[in-house]
Amino acid sequence: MITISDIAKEAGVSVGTVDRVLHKRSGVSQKTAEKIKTIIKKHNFKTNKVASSLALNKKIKIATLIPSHDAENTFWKAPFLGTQSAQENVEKFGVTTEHYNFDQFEPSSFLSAFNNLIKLEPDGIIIAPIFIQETVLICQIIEEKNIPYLFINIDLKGFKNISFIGQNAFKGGYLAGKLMHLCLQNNCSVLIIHTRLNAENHFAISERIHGFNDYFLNKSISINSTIANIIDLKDVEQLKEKLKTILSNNPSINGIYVPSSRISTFANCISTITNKQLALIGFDGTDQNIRCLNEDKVSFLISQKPFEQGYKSIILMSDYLIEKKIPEQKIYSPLEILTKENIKCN
Amino acid sequence: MITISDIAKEAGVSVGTVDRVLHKRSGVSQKTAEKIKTIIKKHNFKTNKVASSLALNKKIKIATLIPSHDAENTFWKAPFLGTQSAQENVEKFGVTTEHYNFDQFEPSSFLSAFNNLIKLEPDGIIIAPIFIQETVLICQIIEEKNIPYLFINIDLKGFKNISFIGQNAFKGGYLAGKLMHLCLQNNCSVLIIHTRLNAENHFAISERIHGFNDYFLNKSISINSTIANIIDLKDVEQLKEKLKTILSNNPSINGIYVPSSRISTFANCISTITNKQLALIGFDGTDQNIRCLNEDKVSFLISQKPFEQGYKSIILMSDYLIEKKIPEQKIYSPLEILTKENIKCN
DNA sequence: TTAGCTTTCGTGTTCGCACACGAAAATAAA
DNA sequence: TTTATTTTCGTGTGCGAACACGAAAGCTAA
Repeated sequence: MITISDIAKEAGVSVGTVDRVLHKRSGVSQKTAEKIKTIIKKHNFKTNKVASSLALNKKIKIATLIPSHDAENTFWKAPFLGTQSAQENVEKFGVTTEHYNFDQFEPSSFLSAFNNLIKLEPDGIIIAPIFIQETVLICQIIEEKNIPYLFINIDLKGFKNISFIGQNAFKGGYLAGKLMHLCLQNNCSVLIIHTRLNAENHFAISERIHGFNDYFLNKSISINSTIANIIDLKDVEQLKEKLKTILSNNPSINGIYVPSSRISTFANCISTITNKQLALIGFDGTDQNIRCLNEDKVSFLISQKPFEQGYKSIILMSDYLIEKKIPEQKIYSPLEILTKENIKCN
Repeated sequence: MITISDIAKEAGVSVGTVDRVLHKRSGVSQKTAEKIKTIIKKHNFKTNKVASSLALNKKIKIATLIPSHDAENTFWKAPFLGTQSAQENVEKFGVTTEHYNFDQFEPSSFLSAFNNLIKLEPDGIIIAPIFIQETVLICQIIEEKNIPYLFINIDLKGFKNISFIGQNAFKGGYLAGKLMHLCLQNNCSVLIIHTRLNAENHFAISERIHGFNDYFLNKSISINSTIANIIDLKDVEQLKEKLKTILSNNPSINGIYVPSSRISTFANCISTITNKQLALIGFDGTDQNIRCLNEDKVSFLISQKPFEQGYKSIILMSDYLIEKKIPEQKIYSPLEILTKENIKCN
């Protein structure tokens, strides 16, 4: 492997001069700079990252601002684990991460977590922008401080985030449509349950409904759909009553589509109130959802590889901070189809 | 971040002594060794990988022995690209890779590629053990030389490979059964096409057929299956004739299952000889297969993330060689379901 | 021609670790 | 006690790159 001093020797200069050219610093005459550049190109020389990061000896701090997870809301566990795993890979290069969590139903917790975060003076921030207005506020502060930030999982428009990592919600819905069609063939009567847990998540969820309907429109397949808005998911008994009413009022329903990550909540209710074989399709491979797949309560889940989202976010940010590598504007996670027969391997 | 010299200072010794303890080298009295060990534990000290790899400055050579790919046989392209991508990540640590390819239908090319490979004196080898007998031969030589090796994609038993990376063929077949059932509902009449390209690949393919049948057995679903052995895939016209004959002799057939990566070959024939809507299910997301998905000639593909297989094989091997990290015996790739609606995102 | 200034470049030190070499201390043999 | 031998440990150098510092060369103006 060729080194800086090899280049220097060949150019008849010292390592310092080569170094100046490599870092585009001033103090090198045009002539020698050109000479060195051609030699670098000729050998396709690249600086040794290991030595470089050792010499720089710089500490980079990346902060994450994502929702906390608990027994009930498990979705954000996987992205968190992903960031941790990535952390282990980049700590060699002097990158440390700090995690700031907030309650995904409480905008004020988002702000207070951010206030703690910003005290750390991080070099880069990874944000799950659950709340639009609050995100506007904090991004103003972040931009003033010239700190790069990227969005994970939720794709808010009109921001100067260096990248977005997450799923294409419309396509996810479209795929859900296909799977539902496959399950029910040409006799689709679907209940779509809109769990508007917080208003800002609305965009992704309505995109998933859009995509779902678009599939049937596109294929000219007739579908009978009923939309239910259910906000309170905590009171199980009440939930059962609601579902029972809906199902008895609409006896033709043979499929349920939940365009959020909470299908398990409904699946567990359904199994106690009817014996009818319903096709249930939802999103995200949370532990509860996977359990429902295993128990045949849910037919398909569409997952977005949340672990990888967390992992990539750290890698992208540290590449950006260390090597100034500009990431792609949007990085879409795959639409992973989960069903009982393939979950154990995924 | 705490360093060796911090530890040394606290223990009242020199860095050399700490270094000896870290590397379990002799020449340290029991007493001081214990003292140093407790201090290391107390601070949860770990050596800085970057500095370490810089100081070691050792060159590790990993060789791969996998089939070549061409316009017709594209499966092995993805694992190859995976190894290349991984190479970029580990070259910082002085790891270089060399690729040796062979003709997957020609055992002798496997041996001659190996003969070239072994001259390199690699520190680790990644093998796609397509040919059993020849693999026995070369692994004897490799083991004599005490070089670690791992198998990719094909899980041969009775070897001392440090790991296997690939798919669980039986489960893949089982999943294919479910998908076929989903497509055809309770009226399954399936043509299973056995493309015995080489005898040794037989195991994985028969496992896939096993798994497929097992699904229907397990669910007590009746299925009418016809098995065809087709060896020559080059003569398209002849192929069409064969298929035409089979289909007209078995007019009930409404699905075709190809437990190899060559479903596109059949899909392209089928579309020219019948207008009947058939459900085609196969394996592996090669370019040709993906094209068939896009053109609605194939319903589902089950992929095994071949890129990741290649990627992981290099990472595992270099972790093993650098850090002596013992990998898991078997690393199963996920059973990825590909269909028209999710390929663009995957 | 020389002092003063700018441009251009080389040297030396640092990052944290690995390891060779040799010195000091401890022990054994005389 | 002295010498020989082993055990135990400290020092110095190098890995490749980054950068501060200062030296040499080139230039301008008196």
